[in-house]
Amino acid sequence: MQRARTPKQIGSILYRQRDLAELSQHELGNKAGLRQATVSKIESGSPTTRIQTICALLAALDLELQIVPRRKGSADNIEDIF
Amino acid sequence: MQRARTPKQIGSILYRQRDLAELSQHELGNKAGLRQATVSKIESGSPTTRIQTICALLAALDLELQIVPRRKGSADNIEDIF
DNA sequence: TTGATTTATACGCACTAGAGTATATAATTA
DNA sequence: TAATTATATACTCTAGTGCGTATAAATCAA
Repeated sequence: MQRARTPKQIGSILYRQRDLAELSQHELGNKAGLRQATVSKIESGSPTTRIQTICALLAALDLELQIVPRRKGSADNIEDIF
Repeated sequence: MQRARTPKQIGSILYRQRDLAELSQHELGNKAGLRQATVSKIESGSPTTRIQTICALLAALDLELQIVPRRKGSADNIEDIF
């Protein structure tokens, strides 16, 4: 339930949450103080995105992080299983 | 319980977890493929750290992220309350 | 069809991560 | 005390951010 281990997974969750909030990338960018282009890149999973930028997006979506023990049985990517 | 909204909070949690795992910054760095100097900077809350680097540390500590709704009543920093 | 909205992508710019390498200081232990 | 270990900090270098600005393609509405 909204767990993430990789930048790609974080991007997917942010995309889903933005969609639920019915915001465009531009609108979300405004709330977070970021360009639309930046939001786009983050949602696609750019691994070099800065943590502060992720935090800004989370705040704009009224979300926060929780750091929890890894759950066994869920691989990072389906490819990693084989 | 291990919630974070800022790079500083993330750094504190990572420090605490490393301590629990009884690893030195150097040992953790080895597991995560990072320099000891890098671990030090992240634990101190550098806001420009890359998300992939945070993910590498979390993996080395057997942790993962969860993205959850913001809990009301908890400010980002104690300073923000006053 | 024309116009508006949304998203992906691009360029130049200033800035900084993290590697590699190294050191100084502090804390721990023999 | 001397030796070891742990952490913070520094330098050069390459790579990539996010801004400002802009555009192309796709979708949708009038």
